[in-house]
Amino acid sequence: MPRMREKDDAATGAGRRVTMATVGRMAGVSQVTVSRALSDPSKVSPETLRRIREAIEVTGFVPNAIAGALASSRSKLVTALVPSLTNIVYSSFVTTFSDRMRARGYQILLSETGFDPAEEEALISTHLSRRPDAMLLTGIHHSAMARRLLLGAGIPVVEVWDLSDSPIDLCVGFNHAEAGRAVADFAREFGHDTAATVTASDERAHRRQRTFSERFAARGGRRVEDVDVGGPASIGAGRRALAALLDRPSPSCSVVFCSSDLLAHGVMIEARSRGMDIPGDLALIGFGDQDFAQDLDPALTSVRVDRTRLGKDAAGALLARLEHAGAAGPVIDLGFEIVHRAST
Amino acid sequence: MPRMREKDDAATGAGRRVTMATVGRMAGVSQVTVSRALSDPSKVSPETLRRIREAIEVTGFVPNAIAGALASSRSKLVTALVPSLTNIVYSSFVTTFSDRMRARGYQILLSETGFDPAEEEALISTHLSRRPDAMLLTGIHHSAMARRLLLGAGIPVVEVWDLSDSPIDLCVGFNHAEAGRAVADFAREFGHDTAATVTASDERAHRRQRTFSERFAARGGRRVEDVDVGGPASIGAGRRALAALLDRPSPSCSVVFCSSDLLAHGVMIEARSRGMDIPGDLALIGFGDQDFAQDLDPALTSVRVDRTRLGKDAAGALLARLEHAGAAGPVIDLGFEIVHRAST
DNA sequence: TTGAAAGCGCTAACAC
DNA sequence: GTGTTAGCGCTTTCAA
Repeated sequence: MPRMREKDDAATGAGRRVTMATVGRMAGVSQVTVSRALSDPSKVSPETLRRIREAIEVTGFVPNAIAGALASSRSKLVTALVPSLTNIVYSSFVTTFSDRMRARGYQILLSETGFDPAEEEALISTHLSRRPDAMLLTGIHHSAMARRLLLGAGIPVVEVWDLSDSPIDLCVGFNHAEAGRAVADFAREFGHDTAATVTASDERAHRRQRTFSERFAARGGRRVEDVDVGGPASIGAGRRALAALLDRPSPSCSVVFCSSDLLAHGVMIEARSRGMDIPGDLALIGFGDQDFAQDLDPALTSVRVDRTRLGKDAAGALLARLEHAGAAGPVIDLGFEIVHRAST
Repeated sequence: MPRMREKDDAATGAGRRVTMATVGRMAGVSQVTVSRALSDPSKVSPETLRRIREAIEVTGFVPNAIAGALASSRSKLVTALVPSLTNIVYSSFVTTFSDRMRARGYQILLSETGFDPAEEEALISTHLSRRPDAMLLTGIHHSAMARRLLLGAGIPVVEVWDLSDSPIDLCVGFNHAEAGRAVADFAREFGHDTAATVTASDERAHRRQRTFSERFAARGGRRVEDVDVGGPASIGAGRRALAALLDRPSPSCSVVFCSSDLLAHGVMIEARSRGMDIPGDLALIGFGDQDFAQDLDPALTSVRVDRTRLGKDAAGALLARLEHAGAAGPVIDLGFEIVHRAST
């Protein structure tokens, strides 16, 4: 028995749903021919093509990618999981990544994990239910179940923002532990004896902070004070962090290493509002080298990571897998660079 | 003749794809029962449910939402088009919107239009091919083709960030023209005679700038200088804008209205680096009331728009349409509020 | 160059 | 409570 259409077409304003069959009927060809005209016009005679295109124009036909994906088991969908969209550090590379993928016909299904592995696991599962052709994850720490799901899906996966010895599949990022150490060396070279760190709630940021502190001590630094802002980075959090530092019993630090430029910016504002000179009274190092770092006064010393390349390489690695099956090595180290400016 | 599987299962590491039929076979029930167990467990006996769940666990089965969507013509997908993700003003409300929709089982397919109507039209078409259950657009200006496509799709649509007399369907935002006027009145009340505007490339920002300038003059202001930064808002752009203003032949303005807090922040940095006092030498008004506005020194006067409510209301309006068919009025005016702080 | 037939993996309707 | 049947709108394969 035929199934009933629930939709009251007149009421919704949508005519009967237009399918390839409808278009074909109008153009005097079968549904398959319409499919061909869309996927490979060279397989269809010019005249037929013309009539089909006309019918598409008239009807406003939009192909049903859902049906296409089901039939072909290629969804042209790539899903991405990032910790936070409001953090420009992540959103900027998502933009690059998306642009690259979109240029090749892929759409991006994006979700935020909020830095929560459990949330990530749940999202991986829902995302996989859309049968994406590939997937991007931020970071290299995922629950066992998450790994299992990903492996079972049998699709290319790229993990970004970090480096791993045992990537799920592909990996594009840099070594956070190394970055922390490099900043410690940098600070020691400038003769700083006492340091402070200001760190947001982000596992990778904490890893940088730890290696910074260890190395700073190992290289003869006298002491390091750590402040955990206990939340996302922001200017306000940076201000409060410096205030907390200066209010400690025996405050003393000549350089502050912040886990992001935003925090460093807050520290800078607080310092100047207290009449401190930067870098005279306090040297400042950020992380991420966001565009505003060079526009601050004084310009902010920071650690540059090429986020644009990160997005491009992640897309490139995935596309290589998607298109030429084989493809390049699984792990790309982007490196980092300390950009020395007036704040140190 | 049965179709061949191209995939070499052993090589990809993915076993034969698990379907509801596979799970059913393992649990000793038919495929439909598995479907029921997932969509409405109360329709299945406890014992059967247990066996099905076990089979799902063992196989790592992830339901195919694509097939589900095709069969039910409900995709549980909502697509959203925003001008830019790296602009926190947009990304922050996307976050709220997504969270709300996700709580009800909808996933969000997100794309950036880059403020380009042609790009938007192309994206609307590809997005519609995924057969979303609803769609969110930023702004109220769309190409004729875009409107036609949207209307033809017969799905709920919400336009945000602006108000319209003739919304496609739903609309949540505020009156930009009014906001510009309100700021002009505010500036005049403080006795400012000469003003400047600094505006990023955003149609809505320009609309605010125009009404500001008109009203400022209408209320007896002597003169307004306009700077168009010709690109996205940034601290650097703000600095350069003030520099350009001050370098003009007869520079004179006692208050600057910026199209975003970010620009205002840049203006503030440039002013202070030139030794100017804020608000003594120059009063400053931003737009958007981003979280850092209150953390600047001096704290920044700005125009607050409740972006969280914007996201919530957009989701709420859509969900109402999606779930109870009828639902509330089509246009929600969120209003705005000038937050007076130390920079004026 | 075109068409017919057979699915893709699920949901909806109906029967038992 | 469970199974059967018939699609959803495409792509793939094969035949003409």
